[in-house]
Amino acid sequence: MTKLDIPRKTVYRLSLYQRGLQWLKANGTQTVSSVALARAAGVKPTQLRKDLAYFGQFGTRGLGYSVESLSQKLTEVLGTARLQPVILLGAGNLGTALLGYYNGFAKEGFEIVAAFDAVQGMRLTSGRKQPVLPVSALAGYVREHGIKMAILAVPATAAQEVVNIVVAAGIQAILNFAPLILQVPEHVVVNNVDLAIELENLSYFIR
Amino acid sequence: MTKLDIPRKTVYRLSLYQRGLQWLKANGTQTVSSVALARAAGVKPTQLRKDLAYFGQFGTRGLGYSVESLSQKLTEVLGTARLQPVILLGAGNLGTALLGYYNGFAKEGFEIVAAFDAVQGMRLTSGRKQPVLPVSALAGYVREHGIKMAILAVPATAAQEVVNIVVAAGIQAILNFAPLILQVPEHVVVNNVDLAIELENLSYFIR
DNA sequence: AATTGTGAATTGATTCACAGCT
DNA sequence: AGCTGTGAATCAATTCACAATT
Repeated sequence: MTKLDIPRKTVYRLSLYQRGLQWLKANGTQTVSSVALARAAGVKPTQLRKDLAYFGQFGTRGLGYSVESLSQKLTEVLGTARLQPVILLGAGNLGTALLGYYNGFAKEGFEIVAAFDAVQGMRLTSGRKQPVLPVSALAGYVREHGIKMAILAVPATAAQEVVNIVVAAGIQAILNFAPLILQVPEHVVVNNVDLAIELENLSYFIR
Repeated sequence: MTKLDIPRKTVYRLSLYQRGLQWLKANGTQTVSSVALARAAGVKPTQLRKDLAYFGQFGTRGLGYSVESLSQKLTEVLGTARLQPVILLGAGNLGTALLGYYNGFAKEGFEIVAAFDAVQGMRLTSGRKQPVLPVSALAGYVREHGIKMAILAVPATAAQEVVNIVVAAGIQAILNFAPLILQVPEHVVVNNVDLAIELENLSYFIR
């Protein structure tokens, strides 16, 4: 079974399970059933079991799952065992906000190590630990530090251009906040977070 | 065909098509084919046509779709014809950021009319047009102004409690940024935006 | 000639039902 | 007795293939 045979939705739910497990661990719970953990993740128990089955057998029949060892296994599968350096592209309104937000994420396995912006030394310079560098330094930085992940928070008009630069420099995954569909090569993964569309989508459901 | 027979994913893509159409309209383009519009939305042309087929026939064979009239139709279907008042729950780090971000959204059909926080008069008071009200005023405000949509940006520990209040007061749709699965009645729609999980998910795909 | 609209075929995801362990 | 693991069945979404229309 290769990584590509595993449904993206399954991988996504793994993170939900992981969160449930963290919560249980903090509570001192040792063991959890698929029913209980599935409820915390908002899915059906059979789905949770099927999801885990892609990666192996982690439970004990009649008993459930060990919170500690399942969460360890998920960490391994998800690749969050080591702290992952991430760069922030765009230090405007949204970018600044995200920086503040993600600064609390070291415990989740990610650290924003630098920000880049067309305008150097933006708002966020003061009181932040990350430097705000010019776009001209982007390709070099990514290559030199072997950065694999980027958060994209530039205006839609600049997005594709910036993406081309980081992709050429070796970026493998992009969390995209810009409201457009990015064109990237096969081997680059993009997750889109589109706040305007989420709101618009909700408005369909209110009568 | 009732609203519930239409796949959520289809509704979601409608917003992507709408965005493509806006872009074409701004460019002065009159007509667009399913191939071209689908590319802008990052989907296959047949999917776009199937999606539209849920709502009717809007194209002209041999020619394509009228940019103007299709976008008008989507506005109608999505329910974004009128400006929709939205409340922001939580005026902390992320909440403040979202407020700044969504302030640019009046053109998209949404307006944040008030923010609520446990701590009154938070950071964002100065320079913002929206009042920051205490949670005690929440239920009354929602009922009085007939608010239907809320953006939830409070800590996970407070989230369910706040949701219970707004749901009881009549809220119908929630854009949830808090990292947990909310328990809500059938008739309330929740869209989750989980930034930590999006990053974690990406880390699975980098080798 | 070009392009939509759509039934049929396919692919993918979820849920069921129960065998297999502890 | 309780709960996982999983093949089979079901349900849902996507894509194909082509007839219909301008």
